[in-house]
Amino acid sequence: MPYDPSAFPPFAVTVDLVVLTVRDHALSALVVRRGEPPYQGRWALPGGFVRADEGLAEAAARELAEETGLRAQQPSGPGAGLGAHLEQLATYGDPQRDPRMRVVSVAHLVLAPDLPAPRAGGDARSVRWAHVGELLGRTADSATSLAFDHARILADGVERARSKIEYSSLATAFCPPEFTVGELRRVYEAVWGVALDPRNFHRKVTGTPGFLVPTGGTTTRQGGRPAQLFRAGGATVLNPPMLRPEV
Amino acid sequence: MPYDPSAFPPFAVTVDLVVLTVRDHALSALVVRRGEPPYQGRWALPGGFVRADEGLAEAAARELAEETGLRAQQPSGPGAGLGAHLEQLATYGDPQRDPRMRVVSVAHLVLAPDLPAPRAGGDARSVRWAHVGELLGRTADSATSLAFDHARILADGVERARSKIEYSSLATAFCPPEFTVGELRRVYEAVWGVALDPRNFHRKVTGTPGFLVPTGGTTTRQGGRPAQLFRAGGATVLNPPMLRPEV
DNA sequence: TGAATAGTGTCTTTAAGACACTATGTG
DNA sequence: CACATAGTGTCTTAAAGACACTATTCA
Repeated sequence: MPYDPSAFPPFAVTVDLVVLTVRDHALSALVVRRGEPPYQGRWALPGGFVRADEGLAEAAARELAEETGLRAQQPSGPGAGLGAHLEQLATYGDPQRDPRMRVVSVAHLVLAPDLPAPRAGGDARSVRWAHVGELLGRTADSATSLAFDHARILADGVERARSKIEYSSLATAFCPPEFTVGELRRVYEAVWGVALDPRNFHRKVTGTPGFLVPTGGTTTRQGGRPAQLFRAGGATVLNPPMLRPEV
Repeated sequence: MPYDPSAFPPFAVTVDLVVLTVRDHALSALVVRRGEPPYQGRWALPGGFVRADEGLAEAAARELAEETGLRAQQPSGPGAGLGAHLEQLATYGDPQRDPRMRVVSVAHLVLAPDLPAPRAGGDARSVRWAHVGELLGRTADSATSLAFDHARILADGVERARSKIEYSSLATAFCPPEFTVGELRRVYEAVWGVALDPRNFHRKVTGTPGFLVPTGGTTTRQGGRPAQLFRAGGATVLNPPMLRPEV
């Protein structure tokens, strides 16, 4: 088959977003309610068409800003500052995944600190945080199960987040700029759904060079003895990794 | 923005393949010579358009068969048997990545045992194995540097393979159906570009339950004392992982 | 005072790193 | 024979698991 650019089947290309955060001790994802068919009234992942002149990560960052006001912090992006972690997740292109036409969706994963209530976009769709446990529960009732193949995409995003905080410092992306060791531990516990030993966890994270940098401040917002505040250090890779306990 | 399926910019969607194998102690990739502009005469990754009615993995498996005759062995595919490991790698969609039009390419990673000489496809393009070290070398001369953004895609695929053999049993995908511990060790050494202690390696792989299953046979094809033959066991995850030595 | 969280230290256990040594084939 | 590769064992070291114990706040 010669490479003939004039004879290709046209596809629609979209980005879908798995936006994760930790709210009240549970891993949660951002979902929007669909206002029109198909799957009208069902919850779905935020997303939209990639424009003709923008890159994939660019489209994902734009959609993220439209839905949440968050500024994406791409690994290599120049705009350093506050914002959420954004990375490509995977691409979904089953011919039947959208009943209307052939759509290939490039899913992206966003890890964000706990935010104020999500703001509805300009199109006034309703938006909310939902615990991933509910969204991925076995009961496939239409009140909670996601539209299209979004349950699969969400599951892949959750699994990516769970495995990536093992060997990277990405768990800090779920934390505010300054946080305590205990707050970071509660992130791991929420994402993995396990309880961790506070003492061994403290030894591990404070003993890993470049992971945490003390800011000098303390806080008592968790109650109990005042805890040191840290910010994320320069290290991105955790070696040896944080071990996820067996279930 | 309402979700209007009639107003989307059309994209071409392709699959590109990073096909890796270990040949004469070096990690090698399959490349094809381009017969037409742009980048005429340059080497590129194999790939092609996704058809209107096929899925992404399906398209990748079809292209792989066309280029090499290999049957893909997808993680969840029903067609168990001999074949190469196939998984999605990442998607590349920079607006400028193809000078002719807007192309989004879903790259796939294939890990294959050392094969007989690749067969040219029906279109008689020339095909060869090249050491990834040469393809990714710093010298950007057009004799070796790849067309389009394929050097970046190849680098991402190599990095995926290097990290994935740490915590999975995927290194066996580079081996024939029956292999020795020494042959498996040479796979790790070629992919990582390091030397491993044969004795500690032997202890590690034979001590990991489900990684290797002895077949009872022995071989002397590597010279020296006859070595036991193994095949890949059912385990897919290595816990604890195989540790990649620091450089 | 009691409850909660923060932080340090100690002992045990797992598994990797660095070897010595033996086994069994080929030229 | 020399030499190559295969395979086992031993000692040391790094780091996780399982705790005990102290520190500092608030109600």
